[in-house]
Amino acid sequence: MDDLRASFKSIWLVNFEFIAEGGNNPEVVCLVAHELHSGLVLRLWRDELGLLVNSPYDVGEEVLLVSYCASEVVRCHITLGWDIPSNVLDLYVEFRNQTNGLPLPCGTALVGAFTWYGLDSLGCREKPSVRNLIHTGGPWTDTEIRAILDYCESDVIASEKLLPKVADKLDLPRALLRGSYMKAVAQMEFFGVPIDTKLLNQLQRHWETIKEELIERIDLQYHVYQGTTFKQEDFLDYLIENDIPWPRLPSGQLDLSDDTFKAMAKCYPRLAPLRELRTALSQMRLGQLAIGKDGRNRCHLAPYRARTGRNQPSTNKFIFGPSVWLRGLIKPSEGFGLAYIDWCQQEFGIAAALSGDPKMKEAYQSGDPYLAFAKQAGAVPQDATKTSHKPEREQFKACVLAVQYGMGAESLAQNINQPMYRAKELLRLHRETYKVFWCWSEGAVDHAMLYGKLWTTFGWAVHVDQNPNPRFLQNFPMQANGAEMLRLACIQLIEAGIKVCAPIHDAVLIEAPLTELDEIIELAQQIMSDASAVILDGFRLNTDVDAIRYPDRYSDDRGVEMWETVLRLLETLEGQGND
DNA sequence: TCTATATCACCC
DNA sequence: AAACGGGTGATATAGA
Repeated sequence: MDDLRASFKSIWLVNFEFIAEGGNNPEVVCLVAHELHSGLVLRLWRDELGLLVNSPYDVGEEVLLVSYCASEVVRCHITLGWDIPSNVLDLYVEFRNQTNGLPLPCGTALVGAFTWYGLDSLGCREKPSVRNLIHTGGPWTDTEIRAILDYCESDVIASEKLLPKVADKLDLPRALLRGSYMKAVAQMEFFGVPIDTKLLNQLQRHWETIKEELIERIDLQYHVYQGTTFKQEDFLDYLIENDIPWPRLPSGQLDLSDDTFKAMAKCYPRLAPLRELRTALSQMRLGQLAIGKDGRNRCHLAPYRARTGRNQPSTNKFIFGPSVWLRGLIKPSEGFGLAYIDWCQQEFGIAAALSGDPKMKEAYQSGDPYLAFAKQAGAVPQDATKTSHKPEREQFKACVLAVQYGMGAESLAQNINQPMYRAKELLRLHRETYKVFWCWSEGAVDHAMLYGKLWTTFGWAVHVDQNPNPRFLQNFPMQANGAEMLRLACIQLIEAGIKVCAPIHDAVLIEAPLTELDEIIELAQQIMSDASAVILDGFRLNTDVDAIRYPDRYSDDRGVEMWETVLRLLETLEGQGND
């Protein structure tokens, strides 16, 4: 803690109260900030904040800003038009990193951290009542204003108590890097993803009807739907009437998974339309997307939420959460373009680089690792191509993915619809071709088991419990370093002035004026390549780009069919004007 | 009628 | 005991 104090001219503990609803940016209500060296206290209400051109505290190189969930603080800075702090220490992120993988008795909120470090209760934080008071949106009486400021300050005081505890085990340079990512998160959350709100409104208006129409046409021959819900009981009746035997789960329930449906539809083709209907319906949710008044999708990206350090935004609120066909709603506004840029086979590349396996690296750099693997294993000729040996490539691809997740031969066999011996052979070929990788991977798992901890290049760590899932340990270096790579890229993309709409695990969505789009894509790809080289000690990963230019919309091959079906239905419904 | 659990579907 | 990594969320059914 003394080191930390000595490292900065001033250390500000900061907290805002704000109103954030739907996909809108926060409406700032008040600010409380304490300075550690001087004991200075700031309590500012929103009318006072509105008069400030910049933050009432210095945010330069010699200053540290400390907060629990700093992305929210920084997002308030951006909203107010203030400068973005140079150095950010996020106590939430550091608490997550110090305890990641351990069972937390009280969760990961401020209270949880307090309890974990054995601190006394948080004091006067009548949470629900004051929070409700804030969300009424005012106007507030003088007493209420004091209560809200007190409430806001209680978090600052709590952070002040928490700081020495967190600082105890702090790796400052890396913590500041994580803080930089929280700044990037604030900017991405502020910027958001452009949505075709006109179309979204139409879809929402007709949602129930669209579902009903889809069901009505198909269910005529089955009678297994009541309203829009599939009834197992009715389905059982149908099966009995039609003399169809059906697999059951260990629990005795009918096995209704799509896999089973697929298999059964093969033997009983008349089931196929029902299967398609079930698939379509299961994908239809768009009710809770968080869209701001300006037509942009914004939501909490939940950075460092997953054990691997990945973001974990709500799949309901985030446009990249639901089924891919709904991404057709992503549309740049006039004069703008978007680009979805992702690293090619990121986890395979990371495995190759970190393990130092020469053959794996070579396969990655060939541009088609799956086919290269098949060639290295001697399963296809050297001049084989994606088209000349499609089935082989698919199997070797499935094998690579299986290895990444620690899949066994049985599941792989099922996956590629091949006998066990084929799956076993593929897995054996992987072990034989990539010996160095396997040695490294097993070493990492052993290390985790021995020392109870695993971490990434930049120190995102996970504790290993008494009964760890070995497949998690095996996958962690790839997934967690992938997350590290994405964070670094986001920081640097934004520092280069590129508008980043959203991070998506191994990809980013960026936006630019049409006149500059190509140039900015090139710059972004360079930055992403550099980020991979930093994480992987010089090894570079390639990127793929999908550019979308106004008036086009985002389109994903996997979702085209569903998108078109729904839009056709929508057109007829709009045509009828029955609303 | 409400809640808990199991199961499933989706994303990377 | 199971054996596909990290997740969120919806829904149908069982049980209180």
